[in-house]
Amino acid sequence: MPEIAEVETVRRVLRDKILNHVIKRVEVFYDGIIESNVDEFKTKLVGEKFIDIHRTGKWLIFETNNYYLVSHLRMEGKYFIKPFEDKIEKHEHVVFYLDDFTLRYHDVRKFGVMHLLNKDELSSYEGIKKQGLEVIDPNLTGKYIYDKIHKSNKPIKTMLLDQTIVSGLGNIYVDEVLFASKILPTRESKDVTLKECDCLVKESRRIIDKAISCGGTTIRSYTSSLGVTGTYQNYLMVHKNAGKKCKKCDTIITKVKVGGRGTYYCSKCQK
DNA sequence: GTTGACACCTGGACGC
DNA sequence: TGCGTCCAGGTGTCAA
Repeated sequence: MPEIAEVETVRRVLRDKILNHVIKRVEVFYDGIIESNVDEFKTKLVGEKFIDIHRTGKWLIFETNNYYLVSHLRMEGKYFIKPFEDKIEKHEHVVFYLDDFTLRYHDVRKFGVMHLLNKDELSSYEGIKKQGLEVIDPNLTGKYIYDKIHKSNKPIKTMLLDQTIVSGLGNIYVDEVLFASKILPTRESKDVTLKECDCLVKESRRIIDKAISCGGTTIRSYTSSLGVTGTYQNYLMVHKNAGKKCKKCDTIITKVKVGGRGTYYCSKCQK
């Protein structure tokens, strides 16, 4: 699924391709993707030029002359650049016709969302307003995480997936960060020490930096888009490795459900 | 206030 | 081969 590394990769690639291009027409084939009024969404964007693309957490923010178009890829959302003449594929739900090519939003499971905001509405948009500090934010510290979690009985994995605490981590990287930090994903958050929170921050930064430099992770549920295929899956230590030997100690990797999420860990390396 | 269950949605894997 | 069932998971909502 797209996590921060995948979203950042999409942002960088899209930025090179669509900046300074003007929207001539917008077609929406599945209204559920658009949180705003669909007719307004289609008409307001005509004539707008993409002037920048930002990212906060897992949100992509397309900036045009007069609006912000915020887009969350959720589970399987992707963007493709295609020529006008290419036929609309089954799962392409929103198509932006630019001056000399099309930008298409593709989403098999239709979980993704888009919202068109006036320039002064971005900071008050609920999805973005409640985001916690980004996992790669230099202001993120172990103390910040510790203060947020140390009274909770919830498993530490559940807390790290909570975007209002730390934004950007998803199921894959949380498993990897917890492995690198030697913390069991099922441990109650109140039992995680300040020192371990420092370690979580350090390992999160290391893993996300590496994942971004690899272009993200490409697994079954998140395949390539925009001609970019991430390679971080080659570095995964536990995620999707159930039944295989731990690369550090040869113990068989265990899979359980934590907060309804498939969770992978090494029972010897993680305590 | 906290926690867990469920809905959204579709394709792939798996068992029979 | 074909069918039915389960699983995948980010996020919002609702009930306990």
